[in-house]
Amino acid sequence: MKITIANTEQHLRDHKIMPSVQRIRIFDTLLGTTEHPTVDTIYQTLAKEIPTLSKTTVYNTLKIFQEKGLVLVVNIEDNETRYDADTSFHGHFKCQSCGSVIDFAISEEDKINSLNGFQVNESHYYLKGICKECINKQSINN
Amino acid sequence: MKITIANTEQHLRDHKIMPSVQRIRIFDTLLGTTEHPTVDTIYQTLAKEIPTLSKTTVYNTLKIFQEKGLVLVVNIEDNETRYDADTSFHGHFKCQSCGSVIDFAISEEDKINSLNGFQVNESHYYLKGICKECINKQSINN
DNA sequence: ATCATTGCAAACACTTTGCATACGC
DNA sequence: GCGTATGCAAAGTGTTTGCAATGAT
Repeated sequence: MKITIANTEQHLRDHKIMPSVQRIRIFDTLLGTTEHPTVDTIYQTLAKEIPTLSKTTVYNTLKIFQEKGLVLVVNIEDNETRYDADTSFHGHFKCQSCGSVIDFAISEEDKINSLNGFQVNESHYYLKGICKECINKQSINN
Repeated sequence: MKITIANTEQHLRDHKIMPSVQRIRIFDTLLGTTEHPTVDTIYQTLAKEIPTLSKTTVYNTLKIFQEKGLVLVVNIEDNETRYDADTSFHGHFKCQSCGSVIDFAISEEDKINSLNGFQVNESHYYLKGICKECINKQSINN
């Protein structure tokens, strides 16, 4: 889902993060997409407008965002770490055909908040399968 | 949860996997533990009894098991790929203090099987927090 | 004899670290 | 001017690949 933040600079300040150009643009890139990009995707996207950008900075910045709770890590696949600026409770669906990762809504009632004496801090729901578009493509090809 | 398989050799044959010593022992190692080991943990465990064992073989074998549906990959953390011989529907809890990964039961009704036209093949539920043991330890220290 | 499995070594990809430079207040 | 952020290069880690040796039928 696409999230709206009125003022990224202020938003970063509110979370005690110095709003450098790199950090603002990295956060805005995450806000402006629904595809849960990887470090490399973010880097490739921004390298065009910030030619001096280093991948290290993208790594550092996302780590800070994560620590301050501005972004969530999406661990749906073992060989790709994706990031999501939508920190509200929702699920992720990965299409095994086209590879895209799509958000889906989960009602707050279905969220597991307690577990026999354990303290639950994060809940992640991941589904894998074939998305609607790929199902349609398959039926055309057959 | 600990799973019981009467005869690993036959079990592998049933899934069209040649039951080599390495494969049998790797599968039995997964069956004999509840800690969702990584490739390295499995390798370290078995290297004692099979000194010639190669990590490549552990990788290859787990990939085959995964493809044939004998094991599930647990992607709860971005920097560690864990494996689970229990392929039944259940959730995983990772303790952010001691690092252990613990199974928990989810009722079959809570499983998401359909999603507006998408074909769902796998459901993964991951929680993170502090386990009971670590909560107790903390209260002793304070 | 043939085909599959194993395991070493090298290659690879992703991520982190060390450190000098540049920037912001 | 001082403290932080950046970005290059190097190191580190986990995983895959190529290939020769070994093992099973």
